[in-house]
Amino acid sequence: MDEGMSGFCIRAASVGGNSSSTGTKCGRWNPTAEQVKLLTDLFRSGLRTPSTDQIQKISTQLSFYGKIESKNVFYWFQNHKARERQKRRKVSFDEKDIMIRRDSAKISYTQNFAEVNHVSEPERVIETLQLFPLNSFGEAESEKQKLRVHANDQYRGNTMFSCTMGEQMEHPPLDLRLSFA
Amino acid sequence: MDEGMSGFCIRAASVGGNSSSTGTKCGRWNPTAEQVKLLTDLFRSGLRTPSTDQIQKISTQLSFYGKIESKNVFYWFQNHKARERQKRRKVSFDEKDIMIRRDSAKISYTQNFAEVNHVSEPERVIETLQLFPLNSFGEAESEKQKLRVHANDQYRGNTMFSCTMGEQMEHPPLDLRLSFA
DNA sequence: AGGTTATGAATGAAAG
DNA sequence: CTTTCATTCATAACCT
Repeated sequence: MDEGMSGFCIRAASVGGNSSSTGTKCGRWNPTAEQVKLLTDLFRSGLRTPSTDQIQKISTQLSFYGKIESKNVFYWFQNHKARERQKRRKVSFDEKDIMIRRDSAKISYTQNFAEVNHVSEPERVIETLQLFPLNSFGEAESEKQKLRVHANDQYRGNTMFSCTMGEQMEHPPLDLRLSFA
Repeated sequence: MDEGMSGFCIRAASVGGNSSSTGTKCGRWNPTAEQVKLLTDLFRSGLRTPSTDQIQKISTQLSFYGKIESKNVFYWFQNHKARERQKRRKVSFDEKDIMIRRDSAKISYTQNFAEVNHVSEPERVIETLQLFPLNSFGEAESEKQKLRVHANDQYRGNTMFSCTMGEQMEHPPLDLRLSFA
């Protein structure tokens, strides 16, 4: 019934007067060239997952160039690292694919040429890339129910949470009654 | 899934057919709006670490709205809890940053101010749980153990990253020295 | 303008 | 519990 909105955003308003660099419209962080350069340099220096303290310091420094929050720094590294990895993975995938097609008899998936990463960065962090197992495919049903949720139920009290969905009562209310000794 | 940081988005999911936006074939759980609402309500009510029994009940209830497994519920609470905390942490950092920024005219963020770490006590939200009939929330116990000081913030390593901007040196170089005991 | 790309943000899943 | 990884969503910036 309320399918109308596919995705809307609420912004923390009062962002007027931003103009960090080129008169951005607020909404989401848009790094300046200087900020990107600094972040990239740090990344190239080997920084991958800065600690909270480091994020804080970086954020503080970058705030000199424009509005920025520590979460932006956090996300930036997260994304940059992930995307580099992703890129590399794709490349190696292609190469392996080709190789497999080449000699489709021996199947020696050695990626001795793994350093063929022309990923626009002579970085120095070794990212071990994995070979994908070719034997376990139809595994969709197995449902590896590990669920180590019962890590610490000890005194798990007799709490009762209940919750209803308000308007649309198309189902019984959710009652979570726990039995107690 | 609300409380965006600077701008958050709410994605509406289909009530009847799930398959929100991109993929019905996705390998990972994609909660519907109703499922999220229920989970959020429970969270808001103070539920943090549901027991196995609770997880089971919640999962069963939520399955009314779409495919779901127990582990999804488990993970949801784990993630939601962790991220609320993480977010709070980052925000407080930013606020601190702003305060410092205001106070100092020239600002030379040496890593000294990192010691200003009595960031109040942002944790622990619920105290309104008491309006529930029973007071021995399994969670209340867990919360108590959280009173311990965040002693494990970052002992990641004593690496030192530094970076300068090259041409325009209008700011102190960025030195990220981690405090070593 | 409308499609495409780059990337900020979010989050499910899992590892540690 | 904390931290990291992967995948996806959303949108500013960029084409054509």
